[in-house]
Amino acid sequence: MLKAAGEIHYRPNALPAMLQTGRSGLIAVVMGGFYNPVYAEILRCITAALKARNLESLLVDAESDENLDHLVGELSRYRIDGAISTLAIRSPKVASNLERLGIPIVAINSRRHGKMRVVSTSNRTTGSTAGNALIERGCRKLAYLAGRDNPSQHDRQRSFCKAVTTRGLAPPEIVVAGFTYEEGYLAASRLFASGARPDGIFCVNDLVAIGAMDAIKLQFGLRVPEDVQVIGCDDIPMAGWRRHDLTTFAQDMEALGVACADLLQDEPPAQTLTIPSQLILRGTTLP
Amino acid sequence: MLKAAGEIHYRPNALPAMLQTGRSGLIAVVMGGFYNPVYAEILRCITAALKARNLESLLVDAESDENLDHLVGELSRYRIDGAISTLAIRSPKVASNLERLGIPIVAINSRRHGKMRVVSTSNRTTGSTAGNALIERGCRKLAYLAGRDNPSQHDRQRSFCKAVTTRGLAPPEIVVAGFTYEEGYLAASRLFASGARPDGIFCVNDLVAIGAMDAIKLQFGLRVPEDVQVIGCDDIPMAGWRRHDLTTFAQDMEALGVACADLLQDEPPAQTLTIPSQLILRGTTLP
DNA sequence: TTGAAAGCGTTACCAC
DNA sequence: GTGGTAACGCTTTCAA
Repeated sequence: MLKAAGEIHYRPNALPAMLQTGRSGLIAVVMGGFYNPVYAEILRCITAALKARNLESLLVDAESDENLDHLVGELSRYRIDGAISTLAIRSPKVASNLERLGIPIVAINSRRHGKMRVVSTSNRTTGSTAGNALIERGCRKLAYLAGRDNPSQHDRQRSFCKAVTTRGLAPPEIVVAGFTYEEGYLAASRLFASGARPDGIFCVNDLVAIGAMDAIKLQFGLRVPEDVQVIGCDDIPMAGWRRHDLTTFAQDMEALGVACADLLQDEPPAQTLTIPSQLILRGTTLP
Repeated sequence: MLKAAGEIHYRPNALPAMLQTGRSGLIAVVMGGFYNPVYAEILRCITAALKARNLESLLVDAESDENLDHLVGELSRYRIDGAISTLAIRSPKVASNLERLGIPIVAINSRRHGKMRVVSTSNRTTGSTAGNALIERGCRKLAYLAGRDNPSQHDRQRSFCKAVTTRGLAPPEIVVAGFTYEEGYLAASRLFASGARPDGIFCVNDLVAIGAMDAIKLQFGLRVPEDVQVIGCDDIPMAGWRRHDLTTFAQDMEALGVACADLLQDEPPAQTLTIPSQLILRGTTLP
């Protein structure tokens, strides 16, 4: 009988159960930055971790965290059991509106607000590791190509700068780039056109790093890593492409997905989980 | 009153309505190939087109179309109103199981099965345009780096070969690569290591093309486009990176997303929509 | 035009 | 245990 039902593709209707129990098994997954391959991987891993728990992903595309409360609020008509945001929540107002929905909220690389849970990549360690790695390889004039308005990029920047000054070097030159290839290219153009000659650059992510390297090599004729060493962050597939061969930081995205799902279902004890990052040495730094 | 409700983030419960009407407003969106940035863009556009129609995307990650019927069948307990697959449906059995769910199914670049609706990128035009573009630029010995088991790649291959032989040249050398950078690299390695010296290569997608170029330049020391001209397909952001500067075919993904949504809601008249592709000339082909 | 009641398909409870 | 019934919160219908 049930076997026959399986054959005929009959599935019991989940709606009455949802109505009755108030639990839907639906999770809103907020995707920011479709432009960055690292987010595709994050999305894949979150979806996989949710599916492993029998939860389904309701995809939300958000340009910024600004109206996240509205976007997720709309979905509350489906009685979603929670939300996971790949976008950091910056606005306390958005955070409190989300909290008012009465469902668990997990945000990646966000500052904590109220009861919000946070999964964070180890940004401070990453920044200082990058600084030390460049200094150990002989860099003396450092630069940082920064993102915009993002707490996790800010943590990386601060710890990078601190590692550099702690070792007695001048503070890194900071150039605000953004998060895209094009912005990385333009930022490096500005940096080198200004007459600065850093010998080591840490970039907010791989896209910016690759953009910066294209400017450095193609526009200024400098060699990487002989003249300038470059480190990125994320270890997107393109970082491993032979043409780029970018030294960068990898995170275990599957662990990140699982951490998000864990945090969504767990009770208060741990409200923050940190995913370690690992320096992947490639050809844009000296051996 | 309603205003106050808005402030307090109350949303009417959609479940009873779903229960009553049998319509949920939920669409299963099947994502294959998270590895390829073109799919991220497709996913974004599909989600946007659905949202514009007040439909929500239930994300399904599928490695292949093999068990698509099961994955989507599971979701039928949510009484989804339809499904859109970025994965081509190859198996007639899977197709008929999906059809049995009684909801509209749209597949991208798939062969038609039963009542399934299909959105297709203009693969045949793309193949012949690529062939003609290479020949017009002086190529005489052509090659095609192929994908695997995919109807749309097969269409491109056939029309490319036909365009080449029609103009009196020898049939292109076919090398089965796959769909990734690494497979493109290895395929080009095999091709040139075998002693073949094509002067024009059309690749199943941009990832394969970029991988192939890395092998061509770094492993064999050949120049692109002087020694070998290369054309890819998809116009992913990396194709526009200065280091790659890849000539390729662009599709209007927003139109593709809208076409999927249209086909999902429309009645029989048109069961196939085609999205035109446009040749983007860059530096891997001669002027 | 407005209001009341039936019904959607499960879960969950409470008698038996 | 087991079986019957209320309840979930809307839409829809039918009556007033």
